Amino acid sequence: MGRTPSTREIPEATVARLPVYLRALQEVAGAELATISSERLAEMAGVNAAKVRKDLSYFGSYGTRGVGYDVEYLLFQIRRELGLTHDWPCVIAGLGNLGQALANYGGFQDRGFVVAALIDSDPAKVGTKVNGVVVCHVDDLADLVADRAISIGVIATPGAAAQEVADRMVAAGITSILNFAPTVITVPDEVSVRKVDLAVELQILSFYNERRSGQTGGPSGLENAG
Amino acid sequence: MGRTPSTREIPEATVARLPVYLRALQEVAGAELATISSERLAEMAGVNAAKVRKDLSYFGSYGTRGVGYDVEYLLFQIRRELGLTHDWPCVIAGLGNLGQALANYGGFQDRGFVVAALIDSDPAKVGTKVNGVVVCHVDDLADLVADRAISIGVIATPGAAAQEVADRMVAAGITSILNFAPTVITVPDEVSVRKVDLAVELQILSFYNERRSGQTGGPSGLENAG
DNA sequence: CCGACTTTGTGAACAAATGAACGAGGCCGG
DNA sequence: CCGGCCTCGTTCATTTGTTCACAAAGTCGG
Repeated sequence: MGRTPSTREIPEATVARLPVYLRALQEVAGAELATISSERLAEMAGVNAAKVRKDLSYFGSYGTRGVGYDVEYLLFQIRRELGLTHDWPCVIAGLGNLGQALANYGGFQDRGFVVAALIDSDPAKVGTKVNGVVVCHVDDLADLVADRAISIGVIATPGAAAQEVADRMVAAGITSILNFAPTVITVPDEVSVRKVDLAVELQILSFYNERRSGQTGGPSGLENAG
Repeated sequence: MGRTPSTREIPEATVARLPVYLRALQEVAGAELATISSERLAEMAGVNAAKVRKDLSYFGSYGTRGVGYDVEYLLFQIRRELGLTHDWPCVIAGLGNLGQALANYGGFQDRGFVVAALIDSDPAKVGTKVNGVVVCHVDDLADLVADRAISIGVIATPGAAAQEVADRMVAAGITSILNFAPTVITVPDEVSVRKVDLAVELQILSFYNERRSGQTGGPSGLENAG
């Protein structure tokens, strides 16, 4: 058991919002006053103020009544809670369009996620470099993961290959997977998976769009659904 | 009011799952039997069977008891429900790493989302072609949207530019926005926004990862959280 | 035509998440 | 030191979403 007060169960919905608060706080850090109210933070994060207060209360974070939250302290708390006090080495599998874009994307490194390895099954790609990192063959996955203490895997392969890559990642000891392939992958319970599917997002938008044009006069759609 | 039985309010959570069902159905279409059970569909979509049945029941879709759902008919229903009976022209704003990858990504066109226009604010990029489409200046946005009947905008700019681009899109008449920029954007109520943030996803994974390693013996994380 | 077997559709219990409301606790001006 | 003011932390009612469990409705073999 950790020594932190954070052992209390934190709701999934709250966890998903912490990164958003984090970003907002980073934006005001230094520049503005040293404290921020739940109201202001809520506005920046695009949520309700009561929600912010409740979310933050889960890990016993002290704001000061009448004043607000100390920005620096809150930043520290959220970072600690999210496990961002150290870097996370990641491996990206599949260096097609998307994989390469991800490998080149600065926003990763910025936020403590280091591209520690790249893998692909195409021999033509193996040995080339992307953003300074050598592409290895998928067979070397296990070694790479062990050597470089990688715990996060990003799947950017075509759908057909996703499950196999996921299996290999799990076998290699990876515990968290971010899946961009347009397929549902199955993993053991103790592995976390999150899925990002561009086409799905567009189709959801399409639904509300269609509704709008269909029902004359009845607007309203959805708000920032993350 | 439409003539379909689908005017009943469909829960947001259900809408978000329809594209997943759609994909699963496309996979079995033709190849296997002409019908599919809720159980099988649930397995493919990575959800609970009861959920599938309830979801499908919202738009009065007829399965046949004792048999299952007719794959082709269900495909048609879901497509219609999602407004995928016609193509949707989209505009992508911001042709950095991610924007270019998106423009080149086949999975879009495949599913009825046509990249009808590309825009950027960098004069050096204007006039070049990406995947056969000419990059235009952001000032031409309004004209492009009007000319090409664009209703979906994709923001792939740096965070700092996102809000302004969103404002311009809204002004130009776009009603749905997919936001990849790491910023919360504010739009009028009648515009739908969905946000995809890679760093946020990784940070969520990081949270559960940290938890796992922190609490010896207490595994469990989250399942395919969409 | 009947009875066994499947699988849907849905009512109801349960769980999670939200948002409003308000008391408690702390600052500040006088 | 005190009263007014601000903002957090928490409680509660409501809404939304999930899951179970079972009757209804259909198929199929004989």
